[in-house]
Amino acid sequence: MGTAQLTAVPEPKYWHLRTVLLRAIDSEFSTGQVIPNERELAARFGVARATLRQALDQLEMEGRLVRRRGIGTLVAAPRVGVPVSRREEGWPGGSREQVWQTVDCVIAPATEQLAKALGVPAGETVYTVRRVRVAQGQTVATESLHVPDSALARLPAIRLSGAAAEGEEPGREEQGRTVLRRLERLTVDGESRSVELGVAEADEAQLLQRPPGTPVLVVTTQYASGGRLAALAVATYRADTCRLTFGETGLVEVTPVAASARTAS
Amino acid sequence: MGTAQLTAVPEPKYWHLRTVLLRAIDSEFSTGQVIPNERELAARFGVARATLRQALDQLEMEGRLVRRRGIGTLVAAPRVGVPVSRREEGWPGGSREQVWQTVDCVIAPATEQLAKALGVPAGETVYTVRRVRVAQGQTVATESLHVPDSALARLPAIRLSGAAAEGEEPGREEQGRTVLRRLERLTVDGESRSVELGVAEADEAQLLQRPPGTPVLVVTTQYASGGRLAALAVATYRADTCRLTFGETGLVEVTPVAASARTAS
DNA sequence: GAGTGGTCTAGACCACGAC
DNA sequence: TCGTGGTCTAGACCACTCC
Repeated sequence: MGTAQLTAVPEPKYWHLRTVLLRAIDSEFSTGQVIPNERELAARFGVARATLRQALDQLEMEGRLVRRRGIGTLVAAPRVGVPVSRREEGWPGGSREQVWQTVDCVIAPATEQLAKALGVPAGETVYTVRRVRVAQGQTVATESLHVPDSALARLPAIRLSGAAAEGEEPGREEQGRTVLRRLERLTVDGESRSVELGVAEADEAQLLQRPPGTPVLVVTTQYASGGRLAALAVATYRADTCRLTFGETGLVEVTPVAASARTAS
Repeated sequence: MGTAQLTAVPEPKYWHLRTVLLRAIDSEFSTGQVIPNERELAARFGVARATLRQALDQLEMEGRLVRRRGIGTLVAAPRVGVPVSRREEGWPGGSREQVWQTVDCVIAPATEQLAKALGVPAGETVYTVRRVRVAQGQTVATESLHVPDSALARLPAIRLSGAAAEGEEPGREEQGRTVLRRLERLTVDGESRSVELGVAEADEAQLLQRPPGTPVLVVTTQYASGGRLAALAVATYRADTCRLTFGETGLVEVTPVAASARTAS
């Protein structure tokens, strides 16, 4: 990473800096390596630290850098591909591996907003199961799975096991698993999905081990059963480390594209 | 929007400001309305302008605010849902409406990176068609569709029309349309797709009418034909205004969820 | 020319991790 | 205790839009 002087260009300094830094980390650094600290880089390029940080912000958003307080700035590993399309990935009981882990469950009347999204009357009881998704030893997503009572009511009750069967007070995590077990019996005949950019709220940020305001990919999934909306899942994926993949079952899975393929065009 | 004083809280000022501003624009402002300017807001909340701007940055990334130089900061319209899943949306000739408009076409040997992504030998001729997607009168995406010569070679040649047939030099836009017409004849039997966060490079930014560094959703689609990769499309969607939707054909399309549904949980 | 957001500066202090 | 990134300040000037 040389001591490049910034030539007078019409583009902003921070953008030019980003380009220079990007070229440097591509050619002179490898995954996990720490790059020089912000004060040093700012001095080296002859800019204020705030300007340098603007460039680092971009590269961090692109998933090329990871900044750790007290440690330094590291070259990030390539984003991990996370399958979100196939039904088994999101629906309880479908996946062999344990990709989703139940964290919590709250039972509460639906707020006006939530009721509208679920297509049920406001105030109806809604089970909200909170789950986290772990990939390669790291939490990559959190999810709130909202299930209106009326959807569960169409299912036969199941036997409770363990502590709950013995009349003890079930934990919230245990309650969540019970709801999920009941959902396993529900046949899903359709799912509609959308993806948009958002920022992590306080609770999500904590679960994702990131500061509040971190960019996330918000995946909203509507599960339909018998022509009705049976459940609504809102999942937030870490945008810095995740690449969401939407495969079609039974099709050829071609080789993954390098993250930087688009700069090659 | 009152003159709220910031209480001493463990969370950063800019994050608290975001929450206060979000509540204000939800309750006191409507779409398209201008909110007070940055210097006034900073004074009103007793913070530096840079701190206030951090909060506005968040809200802009969430698609809640739009900032226009020389004009002011406006409350943004809700994000538009953009279908990206169905085959007809991306593949040439499939869609009745003209959602994609050809802009340019370059014919060049594949760079090492691009060749690797396409699964062809480096240096093979690759047609790259540049298109833009227009929704509701606004450019919401740009795309580079890369087609290796070997994929086109498996198709019968088609008659050229208009200027090209008369031996004149075809424009690059015309070349692009010719490639697209040939692609219409190719039967696609599979597509694999991924979505990740990126930033708009200079050329993309210009087409999207946004400054460089703007967050975009990068949709990479691999089209397979006869078990081979026939084309690679890299599309960048404006993250501020777009919500990508992935519908499954033949399924119930349930009501869209409000953009702020996740804050209701 | 007046007003807006966009960029940039040169500092300061804090929170966190390693030693 | 030291070095790191995270936050915040109080200014400055520029680019753009509108009148």
